[in-house]
This record gives sequence, C-alpha cells and structure tokens, in this order.
Amino acid sequence: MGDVLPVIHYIERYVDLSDEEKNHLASFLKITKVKKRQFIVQPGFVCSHKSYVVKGAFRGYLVDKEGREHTLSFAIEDWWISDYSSLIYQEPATLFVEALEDSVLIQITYEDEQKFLADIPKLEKFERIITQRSLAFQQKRLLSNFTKTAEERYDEFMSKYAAIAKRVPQYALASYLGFSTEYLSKIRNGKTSKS
Amino acid sequence: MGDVLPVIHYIERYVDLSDEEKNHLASFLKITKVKKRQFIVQPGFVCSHKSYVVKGAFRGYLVDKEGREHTLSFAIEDWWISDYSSLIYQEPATLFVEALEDSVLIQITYEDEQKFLADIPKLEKFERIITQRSLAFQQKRLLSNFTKTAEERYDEFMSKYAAIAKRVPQYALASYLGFSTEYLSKIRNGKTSKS
DNA sequence: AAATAAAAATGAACTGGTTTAGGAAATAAG
DNA sequence: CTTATTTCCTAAACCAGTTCATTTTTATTT
Repeated sequence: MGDVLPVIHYIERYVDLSDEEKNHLASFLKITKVKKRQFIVQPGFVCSHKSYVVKGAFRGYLVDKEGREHTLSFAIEDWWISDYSSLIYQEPATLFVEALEDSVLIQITYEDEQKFLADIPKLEKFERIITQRSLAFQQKRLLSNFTKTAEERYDEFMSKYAAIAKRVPQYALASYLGFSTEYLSKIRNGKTSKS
Repeated sequence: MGDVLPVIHYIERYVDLSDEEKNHLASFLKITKVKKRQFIVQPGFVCSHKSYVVKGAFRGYLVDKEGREHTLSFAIEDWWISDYSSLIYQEPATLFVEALEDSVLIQITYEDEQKFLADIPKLEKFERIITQRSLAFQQKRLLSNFTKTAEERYDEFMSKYAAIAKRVPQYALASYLGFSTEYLSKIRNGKTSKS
C-alpha cells in the first residue's frame, strides 16, 4: 500500500477517511511506469483510467484535421490527467495523452472508481469538489483566451506556471496558449510589434 | 411546493428521491421573477444563488478592461446559470448575469445548498455528475475555439443551438463565439473570403 | 564522438478577423 | 403613432498572429 499513499493523501485534503476506507481505496489503485514519448491515452480507444502523476510530466492534446496539435492540459507531480470526456462518457477518446518524461503514475480504472463511489459515498464529495475547481479553472482559461493577447497569455502562464514552462517543449506551450510556435519564439525574443 | 417542481424533476433525472427528501429540498427553493435587462449577478458582489431558468433567457458575460464584452454562457428554459467561480469560492463575481427577456427563476442560495448536500448525501452525486458534464462541455468549447474558424464555430452553434440563436441579440452571440459583431454580420451575409 | 533526429529561431509575405465610422432597420417607450 | 434607443449592416484600412522556407541549436541514438 505504501506506494499508493500519495493519492490517499490527496483525497484526504478534501474528505476524512477511516483506516478501513483507506485500505479499501488502496486496493483499487495501481502504480504504472511509462517512458518518455509513450501514450497513456490515444484517439479511438476508450479512456479506461484516471491517472495521478507521482513523478514526471504529461500533456493531453488533440490533433485537428489539418494536422495541427492543440494542448488541452499539462500535468506534473500531484496533478491528475486523462481524456475527461472519454472517461466520463466511456466513449472513444479524441485526445492523445503523452509522457513528456519518464514518469510514474497511480491509476484507477473507470469501473473501479464507480465501485468505490458507491461503496464510500463521501468520495462523491471529493469528486464533486475537484470537478468544480477544474470547471472554474477552465472557465478562466476560456475567458483569458477571449480577453487577452498572445503575449499577455504567455506572461500570465509564465508567472503562474513557470515550473511547467521549464519542463515542456516550446511547441507544446504554444499550442496550449493557442498560437503558433513561431510566434512564441518571437515573444520570447522580443520581436513582436510592441515592447 | 408546486411551483418549484421543475427543479425537483431535474434532479430526479440523475438520482432517486423519497417524498420526504423532495419536501426537504423544496423548502430551500425560491421562485424569483426578473424583468428584461435586469442583472441577477454583478461584478464585485458575491454570487449568492444558483439559478434554474423556468421561463426566459439569460446571458453571463465579462467586460474586459477595454470595455469589450465576452459571453461565457447562455441559459434558456431548463438550464442553470450563475457566476460559477464566484459561487463555489464565495468570492466577488467577475461576470454580469443579465436577463435577456422577462424571466422566471428557481433559486437556491449557496448556504442552503451546502446544507442540503450535508443532509441528503446522494445529492452530492447529482452535483458531481452535472459538474462533470459541464466540464466536458467547456473542454469541447475550448478546443473548438482553438481548432475551428469563426465561420465553422458559427455553423456549429447554429446547428446545435438554433433555438438559442433565435432568442439572443447578435452581439451577444458574436461575443460568445469569440469574434466581433461586424464579422458575424459578414458571415451571415456571406461576405467572407471563401464560400 | 559522430550521426541523426527533434526542437527552436528568424524573416518575409500573407490573411482572418478587427477597427473605425457611418447609415438603415427594428424594438421599445411615451 | 412618433420619437428615442437599441440592434444590425456595410466597407475600407489596418494589425495580431500565421505560413512558408531555411538555418541554427539542442537532444537522442549508435
């Protein structure tokens, strides 16, 4: 059980668990190791797990019909990642989720999560709260895309998530912020009209 | 109690409720009538309610520092609306939520919702599920903004939400889709480069 | 350490969508 | 039914960010 403790601790930030509940929960959790450039989710396949990052970095992205990549999310230590739509509706994924470094995950399958939500109802509260926070985050991101220029979005990201920016390739960051990698290059080297 | 039944029925799509639970729940719900152009949420004030639309139409939007409006959501009959961030964190709102028509709402306060979530734990499941769906929806919208042109987003919206498009002013629709009202005018009248 | 592949930089030409400024239609109000 | 207000349309100039094509730098593999 020792190796799945990070997830138990994560959940305990939101709800209290008895020792019995913790053990029950731990029995559903599995450690997985993945190598850099390995995919844990791929378009066409139903996303079967939710993954907590113990060590490493990931990126979830879509490839559009013109072949362009658009990054929906990053995850480093202590974050969760999956193709959320595919997971909750149990339908084929549209995203790739790829390891950007050799990584270690703690995973739980969709079916097991449904089981323990039924067995331990207070975990519903945990799920509700973290989903609400993700939603609030996504709304801010959407508004930021509407209201801010490319450069402002870049500055905002750097000030909030410098730790992530350092670890991900530049083309991945550009595609997260919603502009081309060439333009990110210009921003970084001050070749844009103003400033 | 009759007048708050729509919300009870809405919740029953997701979880079963005993008569006692329904009555308990109903005691927290209040009917509110608002006139066209009236605000139910305003920046600077904490959003105290979650609102279910019985009749009418609403729009939630942000005004940026240049004075431009950006619509985050619409709501017509059988939808919910609020400033979600403000509600869950109980911090000052950043959005306006405005009635686009004379409308009727069923509202519940943040405190009362916390109470009944504690009293009736299975409502946590209801909250969890609808929040998950909102999140999946928002992710699709974000990706749609990244991957599609203004015209494609317009066509997509029209085919999915023609009912809403008919009821909201054009500037509100443009600001939801993320482009200027002049450009929407061009799209509608086929004055854009292709097509 | 050499060879190869992947990522980042650069610059010129271009384009999807904005801005500005106006006029025409439609809604709402007296 | 008349006036005021809000909403919608048009058109030309403009710009933030893209595209394309090539080079340099940095990782990865042998």
